[in-house]
Amino acid sequence: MVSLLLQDRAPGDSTASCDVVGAPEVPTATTSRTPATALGSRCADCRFHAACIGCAFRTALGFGGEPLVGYRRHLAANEVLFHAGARCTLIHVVQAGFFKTVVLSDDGAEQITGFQMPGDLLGLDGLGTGVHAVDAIAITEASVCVVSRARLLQANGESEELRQRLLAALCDEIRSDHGTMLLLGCRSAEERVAGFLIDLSERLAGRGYSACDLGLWMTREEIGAFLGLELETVSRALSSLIRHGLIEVHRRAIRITDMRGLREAVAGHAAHARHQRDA
Amino acid sequence: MVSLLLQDRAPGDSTASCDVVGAPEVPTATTSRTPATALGSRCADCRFHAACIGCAFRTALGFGGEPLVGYRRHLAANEVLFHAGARCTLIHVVQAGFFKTVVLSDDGAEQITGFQMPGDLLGLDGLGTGVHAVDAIAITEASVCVVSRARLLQANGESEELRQRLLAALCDEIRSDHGTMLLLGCRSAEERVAGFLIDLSERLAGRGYSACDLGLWMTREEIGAFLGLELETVSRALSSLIRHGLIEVHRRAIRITDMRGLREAVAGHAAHARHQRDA
DNA sequence: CGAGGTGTTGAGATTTGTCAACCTACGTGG
DNA sequence: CCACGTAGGTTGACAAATCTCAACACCTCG
Repeated sequence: MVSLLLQDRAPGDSTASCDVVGAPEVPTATTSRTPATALGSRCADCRFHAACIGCAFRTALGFGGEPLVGYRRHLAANEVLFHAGARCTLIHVVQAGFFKTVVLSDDGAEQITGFQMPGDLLGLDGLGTGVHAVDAIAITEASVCVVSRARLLQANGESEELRQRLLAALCDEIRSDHGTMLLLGCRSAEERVAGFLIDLSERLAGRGYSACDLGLWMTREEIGAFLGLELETVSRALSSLIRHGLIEVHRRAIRITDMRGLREAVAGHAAHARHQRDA
Repeated sequence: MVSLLLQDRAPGDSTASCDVVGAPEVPTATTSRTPATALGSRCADCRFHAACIGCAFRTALGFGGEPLVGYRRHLAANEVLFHAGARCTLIHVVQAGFFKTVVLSDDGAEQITGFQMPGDLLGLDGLGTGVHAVDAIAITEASVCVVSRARLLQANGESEELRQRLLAALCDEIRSDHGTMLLLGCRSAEERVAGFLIDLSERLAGRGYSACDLGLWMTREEIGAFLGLELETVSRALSSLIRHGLIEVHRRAIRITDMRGLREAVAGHAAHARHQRDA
């Protein structure tokens, strides 16, 4: 599963560590960078080329062929991309691997606000103020394409298409958050887990992956921190979905065997009752 | 309380019903409009003039002195401003009164995603796609300043300052949603209600109202629909906060008598324990 | 004065959290 | 190569929080 998602990474990438402009935000021994000049052909090969807000504008803008993306950064699992409160000078596009974004309260409570997969933007919430509002942490080995915030803002003034895309990305984030709030506020534990799987499935399908065979790159604890549940409750909910014949689970791999049933499990008894009534 | 918040409304406004350009989205008998020409001096008098994304740009932009705001619309309590799924052609700035935004799921579950007060923007989530993602409903008598979406997008291309403001507004929305997710995912009922009151207090204070004397313009049921609680639980939580001497409640009016204690009530025992340890 | 909307409180049912035991997979070091 | 430790996952039993249902109080409005 992981190798599938990392397929865009050329072998040996993680050993190429020639730094380019821009100080690393969180320098670590495991971090490495690929310079922009080497990215030229790579960007064109990237499966997200057309969708990528950083790559697609290299010709559209008056940057003399320079892409918005400055360089590509590789991260080990559990490595921090940026911390909440840190200055936001860079915007990232996930190129491979998975991330989580986390808000931490004063008293140590920890809420995961989202999981990001290849093609997703990271750090948009810091675009306005220039200060990050969340921690972003790689939950698998991962790589991101790095865009300077200042450059993105400049380009935002120059390209109508980029403005539309940026606006769309921000609105998507808001919509997605509203969907999560619906899960958190209105759903039982089992419904939340079912909804989480459906959402994951749809997002993966939208990126060309299988809609039924999902890897779960996050632990039960992380799923719980996203859904407002304890890890034991997540585990029980998954077991219940298995018993109902909706999914199969093998450690971190999940297969959705009854998509329709799983969708009904999200809406819960209300939808089930209505379905029976309408039939 | 309500009269305080409606103080910007000149007497008789709700009877002035001279329509201007742009078909009403949801025409009702109680809706009335004030034409842009009559708004000129009114906008300058508005207490949110400097902050208003629609008013402040009348001179900055090359619109020949025309303000972005087209007209002002008045709504009765419980009147719908726009529905989810409807085309988003207008963006609104709350000028007086209070609103709620609601996401509805297929099966009838209803999650309030936010309460909007004077100075807040409404409908930003539809800016990208041109389709509203939430219902917006006035919870008191209210008035909004109306900006054409197309015009706002056009101005977004022309004014660097507007771009910054719009970006800031969108990022604020995302941050605020993340804060709500933290409440929903990590807090007990009493902590959620305390956090809700603190947030309300801060937002009101930021707009020049009292931080301690709040009107609650929403019902217990609406507070519950926002916090993921039943109305009885909200009522019990409020009673508990009263018993602890943190607030006083008189129907819809709330006075915060111990702001520090209320803040500690949000973080819960963890913060309390830490506070004792540090002391 | 009555009706209906709103808010409070109580009692019992249900869901979820908490604590504990146990299991498996995996990596490490002898 | 195997023993061991550790992290992650599952399940059970009980405790705690919240929901549900019900009764009642209060206020507004006609």
